[in-house]
Amino acid sequence: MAEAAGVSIGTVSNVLNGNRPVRPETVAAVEKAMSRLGYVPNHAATTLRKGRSQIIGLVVPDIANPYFGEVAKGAQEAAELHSLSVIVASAGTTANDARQLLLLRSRGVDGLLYAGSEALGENSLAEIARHVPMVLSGADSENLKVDTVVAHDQQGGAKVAAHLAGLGHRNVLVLEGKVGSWTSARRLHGFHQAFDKAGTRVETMRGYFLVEAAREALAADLAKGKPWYTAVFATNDLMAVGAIQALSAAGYRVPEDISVVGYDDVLIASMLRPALTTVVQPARQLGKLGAERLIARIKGDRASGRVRLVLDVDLAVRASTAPPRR
Amino acid sequence: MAEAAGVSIGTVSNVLNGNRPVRPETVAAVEKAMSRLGYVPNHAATTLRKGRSQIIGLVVPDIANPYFGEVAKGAQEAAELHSLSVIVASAGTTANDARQLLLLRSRGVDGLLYAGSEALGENSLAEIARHVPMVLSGADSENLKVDTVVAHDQQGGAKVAAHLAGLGHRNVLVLEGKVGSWTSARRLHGFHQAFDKAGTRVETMRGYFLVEAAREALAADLAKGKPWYTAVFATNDLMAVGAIQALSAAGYRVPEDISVVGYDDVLIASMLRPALTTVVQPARQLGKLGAERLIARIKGDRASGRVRLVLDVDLAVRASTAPPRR
DNA sequence: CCGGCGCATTGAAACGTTATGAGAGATTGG
DNA sequence: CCAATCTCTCATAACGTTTCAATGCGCCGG
Repeated sequence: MAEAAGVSIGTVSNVLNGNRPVRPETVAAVEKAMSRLGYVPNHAATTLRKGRSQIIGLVVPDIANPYFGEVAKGAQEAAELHSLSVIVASAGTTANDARQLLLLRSRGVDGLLYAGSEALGENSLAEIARHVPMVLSGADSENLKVDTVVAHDQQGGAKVAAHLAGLGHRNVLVLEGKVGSWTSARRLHGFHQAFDKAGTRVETMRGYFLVEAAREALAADLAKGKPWYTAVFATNDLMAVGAIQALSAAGYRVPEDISVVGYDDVLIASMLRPALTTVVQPARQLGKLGAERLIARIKGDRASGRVRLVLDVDLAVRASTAPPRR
Repeated sequence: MAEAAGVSIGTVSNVLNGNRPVRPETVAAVEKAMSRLGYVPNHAATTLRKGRSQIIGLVVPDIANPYFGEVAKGAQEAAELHSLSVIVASAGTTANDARQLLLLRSRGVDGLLYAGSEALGENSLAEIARHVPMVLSGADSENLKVDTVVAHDQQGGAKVAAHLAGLGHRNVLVLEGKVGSWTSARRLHGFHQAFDKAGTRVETMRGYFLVEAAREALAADLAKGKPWYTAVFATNDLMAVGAIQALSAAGYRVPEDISVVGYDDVLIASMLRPALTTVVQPARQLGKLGAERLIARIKGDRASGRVRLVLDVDLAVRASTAPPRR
């Protein structure tokens, strides 16, 4: 290509990168040749030479899940500002997470953003983090010495508690998602801390994290007789949907008879009738801030110790909650 | 790294690629050294040398949109089978599409999968397709000489028509999405072809493609008096949601009084009460088959002419449709 | 008129891999 | 026992950039 413009390849490089001054006429000649030939620099060669690929890898459990779509979008927004590209790897299964991370590493990414499950062995993560900058987005780890961006799950639980208590509820049924998930454990911990006091009653049903299972579990419970609770708190929106369906089917009105609160604020939450009161997960922010942290590390911030960013969450109060019946 | 194993770098290459036979003991030694050092091959160097990056680029308008999340997932599934990675570029705006495509090209992708808007100028696409294999997924183009994988929109419209006609409906209100979109035009064309006959009445309201706008437009219409139609066909699910909300608010029951049909089968469709009858878009298949076509092209299928794959769509009959009131 | 200086450009080395011709032993057939 | 063959390994040239020392050239001050 260089020859087409009548200059040396080094000069072309200077035109492209501006590392050395180039005479305006020369610049013009080079640019003309470039556009004439439809030339684009070979990224692989640049990467090889510079040792940086300008690509960051993002590992998510499932890119088809809207939540992770948001995370990916946030990460991309941040990356774009620094002219980086994002390779998204959708793991599928947890076991696959490690493989995907490794694959990305061999692809020569400059850094890794991990938004996967907390269940992945910390050893594998640590091993990889030794070789390439890594940041956790949405996941969390006590032991891993890695920057982390997470939502304030406890706060979310606490806000739900405050809202329900403020409306006058004292008896709440909790539907807990995936058992063993630290995330939902933190949410519940926050809830209990803020809600439990003399004269209140809270009980938890565990293990239901999709619409159908939650619907059937609650329906079974309702079949036993008049419920003791005036509100249901589901640790994710899908379970809340199931709960509303079960309650309606059993003849209870939401929110007049029983209030329902969800968690996540997935797209559907605001479209339901009644629109769902729920905690807004800052998914896009999680991705964006995670990527920014990662980029800071890549750009050589070895100074600061482990950074742990905790994002505040908000409660979107909609139509599915109301004061309890007297 | 090679030295650590006591062999030449060429031998390491042979161990990795199996291009030449290597003595078992040598293989063992190399592998031992590799794992001891945590060595991974430098992808950039491989790409530079081989001239193939093992990466395909996917351009979508918005990765946070669940539909495109599905497309991305399908593409990844296909890519993984051939040990390719996918870089997902989320354009944001149509104007950005071309820029993203260019960016990906300079990243040295082996091929491009374009799932973007049909509105992007065909010239820019053609220009890029001249340099790197490209396939259209979900988009379509009459003039562009490029492989294409699309859903059979006409068929979808026709299936809706057949379903409603079969139930006995003869008067249908259509809510048309984004005006000027070829996609919704094809859907409507299919609908009319199959539905229109003596004694039927179909009218179209245009320009509403989100929940709120559809809800308000329909509410305004209902306020005028008893509706002349017994069914509403929305060319996407979000408008269908809005329609159901407007109908309920106005005191009409779905489906007893008025039936509603959507299009797309987004996640929410099955969670609504009543669950929405809608056309299932094979989003994941679109991504998967598009990627497969692209990979075939990359692997050197220059033989066949332009391939155009049209995927059948299905109607998911749920609870939002019923025979009209007599 | 000449030495020195600054500017624009060049040439060559290096990045880590793959492909390939050639070499070193070991094995076989005559 | 030697030549031919086979098996494995090595050394080296690319791939397309960036980097940097070196070069050429015009211009200034002395």
